[in-house]
Amino acid sequence: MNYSKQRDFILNALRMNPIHPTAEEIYTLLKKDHPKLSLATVYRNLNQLVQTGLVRKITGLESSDHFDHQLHPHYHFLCQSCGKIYDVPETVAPDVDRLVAKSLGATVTRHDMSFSGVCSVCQKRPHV
Amino acid sequence: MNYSKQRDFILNALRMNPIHPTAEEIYTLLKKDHPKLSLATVYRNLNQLVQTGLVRKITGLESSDHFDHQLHPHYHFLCQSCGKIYDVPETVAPDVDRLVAKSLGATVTRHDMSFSGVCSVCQKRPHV
DNA sequence: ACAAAAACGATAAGCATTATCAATTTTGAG
DNA sequence: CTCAAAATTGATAATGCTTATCGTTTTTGT
Repeated sequence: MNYSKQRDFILNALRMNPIHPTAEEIYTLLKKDHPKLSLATVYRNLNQLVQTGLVRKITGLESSDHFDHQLHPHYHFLCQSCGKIYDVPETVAPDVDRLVAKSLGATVTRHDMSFSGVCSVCQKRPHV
Repeated sequence: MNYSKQRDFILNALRMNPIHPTAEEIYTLLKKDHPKLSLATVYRNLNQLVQTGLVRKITGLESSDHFDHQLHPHYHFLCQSCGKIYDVPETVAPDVDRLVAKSLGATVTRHDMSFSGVCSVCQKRPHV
């Protein structure tokens, strides 16, 4: 894998932004300073970063995938009111893989979990 | 909601088949006996059945959604070797919603979880 | 400095799903 | 039973997100 300016921008954008953006959001964000950037390049590089383990892909929250530069295992919560995505500590479901393995007699290599509801901020203001 | 022959076929197909089929699979299955059936009708009716609570949609396992006639809460495990989908009891992650609610101060209305790995059957035979 | 390999931008294609719409089916009141 | 309103259908176009293609540009190592 060679160096690329664009991949640098993208990884930096992810690290600067705590919002778990989509490919499209990163594209729009970077387009300001780099008008020639292509959406395909964003997707391409995000996939490469995921493959090399520098970035995590968040699937199943919405129709679009989101991306996360935080690598330690954790889950996500989508607020249905404001659309913000919050981090959820992995400790909420300890040992799930082992329990499923035991229950099915299978080898469990992966699990995904995501939550949704109304976040604490949105709960305090009646309707948004 | 009016009665419809097609919706009946579809719900029956789901109840007869324990394989958690996709819309496409239901379509192919029913096409034999009902050659005029349209894929759009399958999608339309599955969505209606999900909305009325007679069927559950399984998202996040694969690129296509799967459908399940079992209504009680449970999770799913996808075998990466044979593609089969197994049911996982909900007891593997007790209280997650409450724990997340506590952790974030949010109201949690929904969570999804899915597993993948190699099932017990596939583990016994070297390579498939 | 330069050729091979990698990455780019622009855009077409792919895949799953939803929307559109004229024709058919279902329903319920008369 | 009849008939018009409402719902549903089949066929297909459109959508949304993502990946593939391809000629051009950038990066890399000798």
